[in-house]
Amino acid sequence: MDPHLLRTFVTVAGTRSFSAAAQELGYTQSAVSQQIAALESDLGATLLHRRPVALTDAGARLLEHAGPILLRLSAARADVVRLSGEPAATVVLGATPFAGSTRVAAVLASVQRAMPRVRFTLLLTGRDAVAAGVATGTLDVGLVDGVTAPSDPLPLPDAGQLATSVLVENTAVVAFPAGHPFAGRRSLGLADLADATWIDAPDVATPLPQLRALAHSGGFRDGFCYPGTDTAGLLALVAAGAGLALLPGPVTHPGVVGVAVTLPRLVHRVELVHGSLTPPARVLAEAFRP
Amino acid sequence: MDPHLLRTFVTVAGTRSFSAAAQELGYTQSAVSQQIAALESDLGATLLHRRPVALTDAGARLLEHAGPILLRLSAARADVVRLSGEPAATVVLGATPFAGSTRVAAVLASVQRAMPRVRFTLLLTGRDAVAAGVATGTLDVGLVDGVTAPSDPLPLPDAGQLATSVLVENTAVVAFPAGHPFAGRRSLGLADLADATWIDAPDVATPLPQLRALAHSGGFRDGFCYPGTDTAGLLALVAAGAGLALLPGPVTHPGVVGVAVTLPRLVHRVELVHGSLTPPARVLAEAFRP
DNA sequence: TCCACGACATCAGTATTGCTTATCTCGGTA
DNA sequence: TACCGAGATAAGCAATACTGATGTCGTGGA
Repeated sequence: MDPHLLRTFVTVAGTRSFSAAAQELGYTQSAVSQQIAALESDLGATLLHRRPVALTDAGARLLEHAGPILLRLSAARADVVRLSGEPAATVVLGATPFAGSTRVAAVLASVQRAMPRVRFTLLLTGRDAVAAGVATGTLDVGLVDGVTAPSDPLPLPDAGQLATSVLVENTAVVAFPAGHPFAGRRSLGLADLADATWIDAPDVATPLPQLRALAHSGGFRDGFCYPGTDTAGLLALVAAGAGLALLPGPVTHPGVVGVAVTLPRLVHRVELVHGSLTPPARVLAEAFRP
Repeated sequence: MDPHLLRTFVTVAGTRSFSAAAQELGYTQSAVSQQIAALESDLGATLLHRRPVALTDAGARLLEHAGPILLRLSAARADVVRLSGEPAATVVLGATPFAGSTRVAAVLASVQRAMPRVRFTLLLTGRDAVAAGVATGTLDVGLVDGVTAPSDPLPLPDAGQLATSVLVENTAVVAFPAGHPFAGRRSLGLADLADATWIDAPDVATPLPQLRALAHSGGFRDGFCYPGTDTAGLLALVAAGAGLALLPGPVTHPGVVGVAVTLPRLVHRVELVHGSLTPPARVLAEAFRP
């Protein structure tokens, strides 16, 4: 199971086309066809239905493994390369939107002042992209925020070998439009809201599948998908009544009211995540710790 | 980073010899030398010192990644092959020694009676071997036991995609030789025993590194290494005063007394672990659930 | 119903890769 | 200093994995 074959398999599955995958990867269509055939004969199973291209059960199963494997492979490469490269004069900090708040800016500014020769960059993206970036070395340090049970770590994509430490914990709140029947409450249980409409904003708010897991129940249907990473945009949607969202408190946005979740006990947390640190990246990471 | 190269790298690191690794893998020494050279030039780093062969820092880092990657790779293969293979007429159950207790035998016997055409096998080994076996398809179903905090799952090697479910929880006890000053107590805290001598029996009792993590402290020096998987043998060592061990209660062995651990709160737990199940394996798995 | 077109499969040819055998080089040791 | 063991290097050859051309199948339009 050559990683090359795995990569073209993932691409074909993603584009649902051999030709498109070939173009994307810089191969001929013929090569892609042969690679998939090789994979299938190696595993002794049909991975894709043809015309139209669709995953078989076996293919779907393989796809679940392929992503993490490829991620880890490049994490390994990045990890080794980082060790042997010359000390970088640049540090890239990746953060999820709510994690990249005022304190981040203050810390970055002070560290920048302490090390004027180093070039710092702040990149705001989704949770998974931060974790993957840290694993593959695109990012030196990551800040990820999310909602979980007090004793659990934040769920991150499996890239292995990532050190995490808790930076901030505060209350998790559900964001309601002002005037919503629940908006006046002081606290609430998640299960009461299983029938409500939620905004599916996996990169800013709590992803819906995780929400269901936290509440130990189904429901939580999504009325609106928000793939962006802008917090104000999400809150505007909430204010407009497009749906609810589980967020870090306190919420300060006109027309939006945050109500703390008390059942189950939940916290919003910001975690610092990194692999092996270059010296300037280490300074930055230390600066974040209390 | 071809998995083949990774595999020979792991073998070379393990044997600390190019020639021995070549023999073990069925290559010539020349091939191994070229493979390592290819890996090093690909990553742009020296992975091994030569004469004598030893890991560089970069090599050590790569080695940490290589194991999990190779494991996941074969887990992926096994997972796909299992889906497309014909229904097997054989089920292999792997279990750690304390997990494979009386109830296991009873369940196996009754399932065997229900499906006389199917050939069942019970294999007792270490924790990691059970998890790896289930991931790679050598085992259909695994039973793993161990000690953790009540809210945490048992720590298993990262093979991804393994479903686990809790079967039994009971108290965790420290096994003392009769006459030990602590042997008369009704309960105790782990930290009190950080200075005691422990038996390092990673496949039967709680591994020492995990013990340190549970107690949030150092210490726990090992007086004796017990790599076997026989429970009676371990208890005999405890009775002889070779050291202590953290085990599932209750302990019934002449000369050994078990005292429950109450600080931190710990439980001994047996977990069922499996990948995708063949029909007869599913029946077996269901039979274990309460 | 038939044809044309789009999309994947197959085939032949070739460049590359990755092995083996043979030989060389280096470091430790008597 | 000479030898021996162990890894590096070189040349040759077989297997692999591309490209380009052609074949086959399903679909949509006339």
